Amino acid sequence: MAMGRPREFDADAALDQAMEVFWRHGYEGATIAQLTEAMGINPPSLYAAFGNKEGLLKAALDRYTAKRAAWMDEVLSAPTARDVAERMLMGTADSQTDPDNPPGCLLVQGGLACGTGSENVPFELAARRALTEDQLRERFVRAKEEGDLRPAADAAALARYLSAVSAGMGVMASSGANREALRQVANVSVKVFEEQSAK
Amino acid sequence: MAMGRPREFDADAALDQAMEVFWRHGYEGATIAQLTEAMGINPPSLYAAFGNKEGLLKAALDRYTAKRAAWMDEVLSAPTARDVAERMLMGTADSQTDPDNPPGCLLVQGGLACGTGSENVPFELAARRALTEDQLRERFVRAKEEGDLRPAADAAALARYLSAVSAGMGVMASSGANREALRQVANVSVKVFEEQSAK
DNA sequence: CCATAAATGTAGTGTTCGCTACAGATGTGG
DNA sequence: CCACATCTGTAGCGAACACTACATTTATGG
Repeated sequence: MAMGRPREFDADAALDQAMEVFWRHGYEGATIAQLTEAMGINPPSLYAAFGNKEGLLKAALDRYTAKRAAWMDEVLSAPTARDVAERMLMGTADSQTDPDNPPGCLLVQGGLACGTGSENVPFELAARRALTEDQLRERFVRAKEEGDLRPAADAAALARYLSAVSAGMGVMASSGANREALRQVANVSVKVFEEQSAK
Repeated sequence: MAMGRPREFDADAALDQAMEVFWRHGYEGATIAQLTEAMGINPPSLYAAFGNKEGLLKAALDRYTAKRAAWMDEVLSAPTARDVAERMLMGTADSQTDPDNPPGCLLVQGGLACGTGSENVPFELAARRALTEDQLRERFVRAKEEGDLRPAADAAALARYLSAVSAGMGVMASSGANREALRQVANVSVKVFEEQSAK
């Protein structure tokens, strides 16, 4: 059977542009007009490819997390829990103040509270934040097994703590905190892991 | 001269209702229709009293911080820096999961990234978060003078750290984290201050 | 008791929102 | 080369948005 006219735009390149608009303005603050202009396409192409505005957000979130996956592997491969925390928070400080991206974290400022009809946008972001927290928890469980973290350490609590600190850094970065300020927070936060290490 | 017809609604009670709508839906997610219904007034009364939507937000933020002032005094009056941190974070965990309020913190989920035309809403929230951080920093400077924190401690960094953790807890709470989870984070976070205390 | 001043309720305003109908263009399968 | 399936651009849909004109009501000052 016939296959139809092929798409003229690069979906991944368009998603990168959409991601940046959502990142800078949040889900509700981003308009279809801004998104289509940034993506270089017209509304019908957007809706044909992604369904609707929320579908576009999900696709952009997928791409956001996919791009971070390699970095996250790097983080988790650090030899000790303390080094995992340091890589995680220092990397977060740097990426959230990277001039090539909007400041902060898309998974935080994308939309913590939304209006009627967009209720699952916050859930969508939260679910993806939770994935990182899960990875950290599993890594800290392993650190206990390896005798790196002391037996009394609470892997889940430490993962939650790291997740909270990086989210908090995202809040600060979104309102203009510079890299030095975020690194200060990262340095202070890491100290917790020195106390939790087996001596 | 004549004084005009007096206002029929209680501005503070109306602000409490508006605050909750902004808290739950964010600045952009909250509609004038929702706000006026919650406040029990009609649009002209809202605009006569507060100017516009952003003016209403500012008034609601003023009331939000005013309500927290007494609690903040309580926090700052703790005898040591460690106790300040503990009261601050435990209180934050409790208030952000208080069933009488929407979950999380208005100063975080009110609007980290907004659309064109509302650019100063994030600044407005950030400025008020910074006030708390300033209070904490001054308190930690005092703690150093009192010999409670060791001389090498960085008061500004510790204040920023606490500010980041509480913002991060707000992010978690906004997506449904329960009180126990937040208290776990608070407990872990406080450990930093034990290391920073003069022995 | 009258003139003035301000708040109220009704009923809208113009604009922008997310989204789509439709016609034409561009490819594939037979 | 034709039938078909899908994408593209133009143009615009109904709905919801923040906000307001206006007549009315309710107070105060003289």
